[in-house]
Amino acid sequence: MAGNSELNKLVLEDVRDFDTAQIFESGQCFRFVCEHDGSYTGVVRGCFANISYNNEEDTLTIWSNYLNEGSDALRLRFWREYLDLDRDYKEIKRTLSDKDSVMEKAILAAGGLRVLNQEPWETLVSFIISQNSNIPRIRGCIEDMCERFGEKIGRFGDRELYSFPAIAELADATVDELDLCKLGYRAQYIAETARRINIDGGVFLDTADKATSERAEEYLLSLPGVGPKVAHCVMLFSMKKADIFPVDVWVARAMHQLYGIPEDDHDAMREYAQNHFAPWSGIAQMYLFEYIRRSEKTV
DNA sequence: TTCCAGGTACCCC
DNA sequence: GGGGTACATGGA
Repeated sequence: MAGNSELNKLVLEDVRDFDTAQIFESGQCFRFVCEHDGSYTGVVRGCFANISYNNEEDTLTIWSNYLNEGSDALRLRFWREYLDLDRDYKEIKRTLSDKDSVMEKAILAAGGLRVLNQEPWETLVSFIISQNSNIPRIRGCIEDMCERFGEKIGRFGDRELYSFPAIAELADATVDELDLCKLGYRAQYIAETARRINIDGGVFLDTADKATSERAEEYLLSLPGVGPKVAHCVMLFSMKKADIFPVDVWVARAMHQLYGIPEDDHDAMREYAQNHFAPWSGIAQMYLFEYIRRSEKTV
């Protein structure tokens, strides 16, 4: 993207197994949008960035604002962490490809996927919104919510960028105010969950990557509007639980059609996958999700 | 018009 | 504890 003197530029070398479109359109995050040049712009922990990948030179270029003050070394660490660059996907893909031919094909189709390390609070609210909805509408609701309840943090091109609302902002909002974002029946889930989490300021959420999966799951399931699917997505996408296998309608379709597991038996699907693809079943789930969606689009 | 979308809560047996 | 059903909204 064109240089902007207020922005900081980082260039990361030797980045492989990386595809911006696959990563940001995978449905794991909802706030990155594609620019005309194929780069992606979004907001992470109150910091906005434009990210582009050059697959001939294996370089990643990140233009970001200065909200997270600090040295280039700190910014580097911040983005490497978020983009999961310190995980060896080549090795993971090799391991998973050896499991069966379905997974091998899925990885060939979507080998540039990575699990982002997102902020738990944002991920939780996003996936409560996601239930019984579709990705374009989820994006719209979240963007609307950020404009109404977040803070304006800058501008990139002709795009105004807003932070994701703080816990207290949503905890203080009424259901009617939240419903302005067209959340439908999910508005009261968000309101109640926000109030519940605001009690400890989100301390548990932010330390859940250190907690066991059992403890994290138990906590998440205690929140209104959070069932197994939402809990598992939050664990995988924001709590470093790479072995968790969320089952949604798409993954269920894949597990039924490609692995022959009964259509409605989500528990059996999860159990099979978490054994068969261990310890990377969560990452396997992302390949499958992308693979089945893509195959149905091109039919 | 009807169906479906990264499901969950609630009621009933 | 398993099995149905309502729930808001918008796009196909």
